[in-house]
Amino acid sequence: MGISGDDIREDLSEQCGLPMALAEIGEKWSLMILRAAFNGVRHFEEFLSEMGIARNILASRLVRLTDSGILERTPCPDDRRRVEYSLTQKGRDLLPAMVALRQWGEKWQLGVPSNPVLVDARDMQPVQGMTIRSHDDRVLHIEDLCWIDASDRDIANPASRRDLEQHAVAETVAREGFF
Amino acid sequence: MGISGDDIREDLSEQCGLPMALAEIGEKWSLMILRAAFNGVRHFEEFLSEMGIARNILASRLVRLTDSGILERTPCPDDRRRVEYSLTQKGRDLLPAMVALRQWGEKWQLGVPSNPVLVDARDMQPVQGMTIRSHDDRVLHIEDLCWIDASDRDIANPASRRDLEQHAVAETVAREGFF
DNA sequence: GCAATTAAGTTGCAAATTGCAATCTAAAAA
DNA sequence: TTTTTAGATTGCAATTTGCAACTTAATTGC
Repeated sequence: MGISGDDIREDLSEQCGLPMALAEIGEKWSLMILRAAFNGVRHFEEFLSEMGIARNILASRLVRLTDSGILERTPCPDDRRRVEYSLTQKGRDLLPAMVALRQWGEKWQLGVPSNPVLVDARDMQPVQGMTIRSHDDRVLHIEDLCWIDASDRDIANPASRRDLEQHAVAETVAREGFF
Repeated sequence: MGISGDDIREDLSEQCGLPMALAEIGEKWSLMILRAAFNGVRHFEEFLSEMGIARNILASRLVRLTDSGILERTPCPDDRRRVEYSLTQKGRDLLPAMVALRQWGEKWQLGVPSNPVLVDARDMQPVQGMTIRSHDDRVLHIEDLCWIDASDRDIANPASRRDLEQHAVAETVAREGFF
């Protein structure tokens, strides 16, 4: 009647940020709406004309995105018909993921850099390709990575560095997996 | 009868890697399948039991992902019933985007780091949060960024640094947008 | 003040996508 | 030679998406 062992295991396996993220922004149009929001689009009719989305779908997505705190809905004080949708910090925090996706699309589908080009405002040079970095700032490639269990880290944490390494290596051998 | 001016404008506005990327991996389950592939899942029945996906949907997604060169389909030589699906370089290249999404989910939904933890194999320390970097490796935040038109860059490129900056600043003022 | 317009939705219904259960084919195991 | 396994395909139900018309409230033009 309650939660079975399998259910708990299922829940734990979903203790990963990726499925969580997809649950909030994985529907059709959600990321395109956020892209428009990053582009300074703020109003319903403006989203509607900039992208090829249907009215009812846009309305439902805007509700979902504001409900999950990614967009903020503010009625305009000067014109009370209008509503302003703007990115919250949670929404703005999606920029690295969106830039990484865009760069992937540029590299593998477009073949050339997208237009406009994302540049550093200080010197107008294009930003780097998104990379995974170590704590001491080295660029890590897929073969430099491995995954260890959080509880193993917790156990090993106050212990000596040798212990930690032994532990982690054993764990690494055990799972070739990732997320 | 041919392509109208509006069609061309439409096409140019879609000259962005993000819509392109979403066209290939934006459907429901696609990123979850790739996550499983990163986890070492290779076979049909294995995908089926690891995730809660329906057989026909899995079959159709595997076709789409192999057609777009993200997965590779190899019949096993030893057991000719079995088929191995593995990530191509194009597929492995999605890792930064997926890690960025996962970190966003950890920060804003989960509240704690996901398990297992992604670490540098050299010292077993967790990787950094994904950031956007300048060409000279500074971490850039949203307010440090701007977008300039590729053709403007091309024109300004062989010219002096002062020209480039003037040009770019003018462009920046013109558009507050991003992608 | 009153008709026309605008902004942001809502509603009804058609089309496409997803999900489930049963079936199919070829190959391997018992 | 029956049974099992792996990778699908098929038919049908449920959900999601898309389109067009309608609604409501506020603003503008006259």
